[in-house]
Amino acid sequence: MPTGDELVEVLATLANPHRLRVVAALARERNYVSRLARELGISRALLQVHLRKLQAAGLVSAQMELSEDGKAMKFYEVTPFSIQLTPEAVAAAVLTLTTPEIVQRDGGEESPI
Amino acid sequence: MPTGDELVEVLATLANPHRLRVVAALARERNYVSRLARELGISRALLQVHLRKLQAAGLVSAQMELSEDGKAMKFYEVTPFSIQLTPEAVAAAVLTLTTPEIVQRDGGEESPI
DNA sequence: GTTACATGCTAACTTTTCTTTGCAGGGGCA
DNA sequence: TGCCCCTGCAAAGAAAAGTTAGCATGTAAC
Repeated sequence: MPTGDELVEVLATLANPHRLRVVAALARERNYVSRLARELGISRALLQVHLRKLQAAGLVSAQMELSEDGKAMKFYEVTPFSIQLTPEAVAAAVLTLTTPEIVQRDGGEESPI
Repeated sequence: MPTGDELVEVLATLANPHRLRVVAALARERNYVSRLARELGISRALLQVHLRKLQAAGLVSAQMELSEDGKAMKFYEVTPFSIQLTPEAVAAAVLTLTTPEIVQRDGGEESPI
């Protein structure tokens, strides 16, 4: 189970139509950047940004490979993941959130600025 | 199961520490706005914005109630939800995504602007 | 050499989201 | 009446995210 911060990152990463489509496409088959961009109908630059974010969240992985004709190609594939979203799971994740401002309360006093 | 757009909305809504805490707090007990704001250590105005977003995503519900001393209080509570996040689920959700750009047109009406 | 296809990066702009600040009304109670 | 607690909303500024455009590199083929 992911920590609170990791959960936020994963959710933020998946909360985007482009990245959702990337995950869906890579779930069907691994692919390299240029081809994936053509299939999705978006620019390569844009796709690369989204791929970087997906990789940062641990949702996809990449490896460089050389094609038969010697071209360097970067193949991406999905990292298997399974996250159950329920109010209880959220409550559990919140406990591991690193938040500069709020801590546990029980005294009922007001919070300092 | 939510549509692709609904999934994006739910994920975007939950991808925020404040809202995650709100869900966690309401999962423990229903609460009214002012008290919840005090417990979370955030301003009422900020909390209201997040509550509105949570409600728009269908994650919480609200009902106005009158306290014993006649004050109007808005109680919020979590809507039970359960979303399984896997590459396959994402692939399924993508099929129902409405995309402004890839929309199929047949030349019936003209588009404004 | 030129064309085609692969990679990468970043600066700059646009858009969206987040947060604060300020104002509004209503009720209870000393 | 003045004070405290409850609600609500919107403008405006600050911060983050999304997107485009441009340039640079390398290999293969004509």
